[in-house]
Amino acid sequence: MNIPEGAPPRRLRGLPSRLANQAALTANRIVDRALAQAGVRRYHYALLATLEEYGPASQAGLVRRTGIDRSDMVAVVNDLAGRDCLKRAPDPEDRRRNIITITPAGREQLIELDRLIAAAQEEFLAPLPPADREHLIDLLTRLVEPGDDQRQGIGSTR
Amino acid sequence: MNIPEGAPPRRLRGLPSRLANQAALTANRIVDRALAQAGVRRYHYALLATLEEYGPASQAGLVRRTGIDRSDMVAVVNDLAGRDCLKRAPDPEDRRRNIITITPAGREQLIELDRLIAAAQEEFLAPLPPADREHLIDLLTRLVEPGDDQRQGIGSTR
DNA sequence: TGTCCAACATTGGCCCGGCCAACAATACAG
DNA sequence: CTGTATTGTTGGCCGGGCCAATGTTGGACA
Repeated sequence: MNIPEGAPPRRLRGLPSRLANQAALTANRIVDRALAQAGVRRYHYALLATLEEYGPASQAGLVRRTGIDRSDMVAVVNDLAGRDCLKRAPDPEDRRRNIITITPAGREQLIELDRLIAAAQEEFLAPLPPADREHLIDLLTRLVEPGDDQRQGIGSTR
Repeated sequence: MNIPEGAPPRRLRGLPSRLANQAALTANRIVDRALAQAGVRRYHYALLATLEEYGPASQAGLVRRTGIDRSDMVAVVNDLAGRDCLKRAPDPEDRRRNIITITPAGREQLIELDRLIAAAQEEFLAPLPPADREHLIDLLTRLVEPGDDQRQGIGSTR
C-alpha cells in the first residue's frame, strides 16, 4: 500500500479529475476484492450480466454490446465455459459464429455476483449518508451521460 | 474509440462504482489530452507542483511525498531535468542524495500547466451547472477522504 | 577503527489491462 | 467464381504501477 508522508500538493487536492480518480481507484479496489471472493473479475460479471439480460449471442455480438476487445472476449468466454457458466455452440445458420448461452449454473453464479457487487457498492458509499449517496449517483450520472451520445462500453481507456 | 451498439446491461448502468469509473476515465482522457499540449504527463505536473509547494527535496523525499515509485521518479526527474524545468544536484551534506530544485523555467512551465489543467477541469465538469459542480466536488471529497487515514498518493492502484 | 545495517539513486524487469494485427474459416454480393 | 466482409483465435505491443538487485554512502556501535 501507499504510505504517503505529507499531503499531496494543494494544487492537486481538490481537483475534480483527481477526486474522480481517487473515487474510481477505491471503487475498483473494493469491487475487485469482492468479485475475487468468487474467483472472478469484472469482465466475467459484465459478460454474465449481458448474457442474462439480452439472451444468447455470438461473441462478436457480445463484443459490440460490451466493448470488450475480441481477444479478451475469447479468454473470458473460455474461462466461464470452463466453469460451466455458459455454453459455446456453433451457430448452424452461420458456421463462423459461436453462439454463447448462459447456463443455469451461470445464472446462479450471477446471482451470487450480484450479491457481492451490491455489498461492494455499499462499502464504497459507506462514508456518505443515504441522502447524499443518491445525490452523488445523480450527479455522476448526469456528468457521465452527456446527451447520451458518445457512450462508453465496459473496457476501453481511449 | 468505442462503438458500443446497444446499452450495457441494466445491472451495470447505475452502479456507483461504474459511474465513478466512467467519470475517472473521462477525466483522465481530458487531462491527459490537455497536458499533452505541453508534451507532458500527469507525473510531470505532480512533481513540479510538489517542488513548487514544498521546495527542494531529495528524490526519496519526493517519492514519499507523491507516492510515485522510485524507478518512475528517476525517469520523470530525468525528463524534467532535460527540459531545464528542474536541477539535480548532489547533496553536499549527504552524498547519497540528489537534491531536486525547481528552476525558473520549471515555474513558468508549471504556470502553463496550471492553465491547461484548469481548462481541463472546466471541460470535465461542463455537463453540470456551477452549483452542481460544487456539490459534486463536496460529495466526492467526503467520499474519498474517510477520516483522513489511509490517504492516497499520486500513483498506486493497490 | 572496523563492521554492520539502513537509506539513496539507478537499472532492469515483471504483470496486467487495454489494444492492435494477422490469420484461417466462412458468408455473401457481384 | 471471385473478391470482400465477418467471425473466432492467436500472438504480441504498450503504458502504468510495481518489485528486486546493485552499488554507493551514512550512521550506529562494538
